[in-house]
Amino acid sequence: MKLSKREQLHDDIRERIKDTARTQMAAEGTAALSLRAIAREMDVTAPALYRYFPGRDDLITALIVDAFNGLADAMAAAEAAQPRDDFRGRLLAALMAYRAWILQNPTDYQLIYGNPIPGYEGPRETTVPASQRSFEVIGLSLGEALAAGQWQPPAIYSAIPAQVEAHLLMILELVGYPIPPSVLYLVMMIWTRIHGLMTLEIFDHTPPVVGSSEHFYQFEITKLLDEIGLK
Amino acid sequence: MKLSKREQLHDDIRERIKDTARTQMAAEGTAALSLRAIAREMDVTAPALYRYFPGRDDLITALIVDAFNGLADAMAAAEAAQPRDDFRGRLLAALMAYRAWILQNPTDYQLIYGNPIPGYEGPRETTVPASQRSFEVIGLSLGEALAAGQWQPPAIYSAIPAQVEAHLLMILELVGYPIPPSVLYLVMMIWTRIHGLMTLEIFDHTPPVVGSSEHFYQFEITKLLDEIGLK
DNA sequence: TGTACATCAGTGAACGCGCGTTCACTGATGTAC
DNA sequence: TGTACATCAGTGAACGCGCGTTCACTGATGTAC
Repeated sequence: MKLSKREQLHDDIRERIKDTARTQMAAEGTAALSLRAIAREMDVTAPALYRYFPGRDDLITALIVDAFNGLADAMAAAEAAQPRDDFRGRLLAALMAYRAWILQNPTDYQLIYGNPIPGYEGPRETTVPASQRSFEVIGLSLGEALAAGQWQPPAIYSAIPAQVEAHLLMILELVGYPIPPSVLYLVMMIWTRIHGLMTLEIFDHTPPVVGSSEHFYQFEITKLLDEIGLK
Repeated sequence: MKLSKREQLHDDIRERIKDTARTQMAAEGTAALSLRAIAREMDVTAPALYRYFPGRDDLITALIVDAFNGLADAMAAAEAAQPRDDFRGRLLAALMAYRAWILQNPTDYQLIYGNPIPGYEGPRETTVPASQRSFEVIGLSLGEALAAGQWQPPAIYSAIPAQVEAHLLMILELVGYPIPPSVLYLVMMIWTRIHGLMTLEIFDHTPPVVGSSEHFYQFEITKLLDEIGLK
């Protein structure tokens, strides 16, 4: 479907507004996002922005969805660029892309995984599906490795706590992913690992101690892949 | 040193102000903290608060210092309650206390490790020392285990990346802790693990999937202690 | 190809709101004699 | 033990500021003939 000149321009300006919002959040913090400040920066009056977003909360929602998708796209693209039968390489690429994207877009990361913005209540049905895509990349490539008989979760993950296993099974049934609970468990575990590493990195808690956060991350990821038993 | 009745009362009200601030942050988010709202809640006019804090930023600083100390105290107390020669038990107790404190004080945790509050710039010389106390609990008990000949870091931690090792050594020299770089590395690694687990838990990202966050955390911590080689 | 008009991007004034902070003040209270 | 006074907690008005959002409007521009 083709956009008219006017629609095209409209979309472009929507993008410019979001970019300005991101710049502003990067400078002042996610909670300081303000329509008036964006308008000021764009040399336009504040009411003009209402041509593009119904209100402040809709702008925030758009930024959140963009952020989830940006992160997922980056991970998916990196994973897809690896040879299909190199399962360790595929997961490694995804996890490296995760770090790279966060370093390039720290504000977006704070927006989706940091403290909520006061007064903002997002529409769950819009944001939740976008948020899950990143983990599908990890879960599905592990699932393929398993299906290909190239890999198995280490024995200990067959001994996860009963309550947890039961809940994972329920979720898997609900969502319909063709993976066993042990693999979903691993996905959640991987998530907590990389999330901890990156949150402490972007808020500058670990870098002053470890010096090279890149080497720190790589070393931790390597150990993680070994631990999981990916060859 | 004894406090006069007036000084005593002054201190009590300072505490009440901080408690009200914590309640407010819990309800509206850390970034929504406001002197006027606190005053309103306390049935007092806003200027009255200036008898107790020179300004909004000083109140925030006080809350931050309290939070760091609260977390460190909780961990230290739990660790100290274990038999001195049960090194695994000591570390386990500290890590369990870490989770328990965060669940009891999620707002304080967001305040010290989450997104910074727009417009607030804290005095590093006040907050940094308080922030390090939690990790001394971990680092020093591992150090004692090592000194007692009861434990050694697994071999792989002698093979950490050269840049990281060099930096850790520099920090150790600077601060004067009697532990090798491999142990400091483990402290940082443990931190990223528990931080990732707890951040995703309090923001409700993992609980909907794993069901019982308590069992999830315990299982992960058990694996961690095994991995570190603590018996 | 030229023109008339409907569309819609952007303006400027205004609304009601909350914020941190200052200032001169009042009046209760703990303390020193 | 009783009293006089200095101290200081808290008030109320005011400051200048920024916010999101609404409304009636103007004037440029893309589109349909």
